[in-house]
Amino acid sequence: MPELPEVETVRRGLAARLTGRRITHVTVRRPDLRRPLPPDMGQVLTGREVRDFGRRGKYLLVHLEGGGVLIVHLGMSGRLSIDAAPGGGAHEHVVLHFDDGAVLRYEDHRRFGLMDLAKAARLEEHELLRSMGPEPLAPGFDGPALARRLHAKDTPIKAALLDQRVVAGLGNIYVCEALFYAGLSPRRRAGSVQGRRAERLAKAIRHVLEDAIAAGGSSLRDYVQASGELGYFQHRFAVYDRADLPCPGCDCGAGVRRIVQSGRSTFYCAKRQR
DNA sequence: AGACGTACCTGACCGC
DNA sequence: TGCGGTCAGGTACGTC
Repeated sequence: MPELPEVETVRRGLAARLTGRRITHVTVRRPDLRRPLPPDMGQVLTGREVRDFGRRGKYLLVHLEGGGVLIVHLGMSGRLSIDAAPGGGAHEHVVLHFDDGAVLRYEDHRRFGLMDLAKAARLEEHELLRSMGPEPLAPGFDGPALARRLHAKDTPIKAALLDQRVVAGLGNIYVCEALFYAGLSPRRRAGSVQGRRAERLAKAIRHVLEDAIAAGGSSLRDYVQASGELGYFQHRFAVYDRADLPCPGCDCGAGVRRIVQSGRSTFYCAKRQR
């Protein structure tokens, strides 16, 4: 599920419901996610008040009283839901209970997600975060900043944008979408995206992310209430998962093309993306 | 140093 | 109905 917009949607939902709440009990049903949960996680979290929910790329950052931070990554299939009935079955791996009765459930059937603990004062130096590229929605992210990151890169622009060291938070879907709106072929050499092309791409990245967050935001209430749904598939994609269908305003007839790059599906319009 | 393929894990879906 | 193959929103590792 989770690329930057989904994590941001989750962050907002959790912040609205759980900021200032105290964790009273932690249940770990399966500690073996992508890497083992910190053995002392339950002990560290129990009794702590949640001060704030942050995000870095696709990582959710739960800031705790006392300067501790719980880092959460949802992997491919991780979900967080509040106050939902237990529905994850064998895939509900961690449950946090709060002092007002709220229950936060983490489920992840593929177990590609992870959790770790860090200190707020040294968060940027944490191994999971220290190599990450710029936040695409932060003020400093623009054409020149992106161009510098892509400079001299020999790899296709599709692969470069999936690299979290280049830009934080993009995944397969939003890379496809951003390249479409920028009019750039996913096969283009990353290093050739400079100047006005980089400007267009930076704008397109911001546009697709903001748009998706707005769409996620519209389903935020549902998410918080019960269902755990993110409204993810309610989002209308221009090219992603639309092989052989027309892209918006497409007049080329051939429709959206699906290719495979570094083992992953890429969707694009060969006429409008160069 | 950096790029690629592959592995991790489970479920959904499709064709036979 | 059951089986095998393929695919899935992410990342890390080994290998060249």
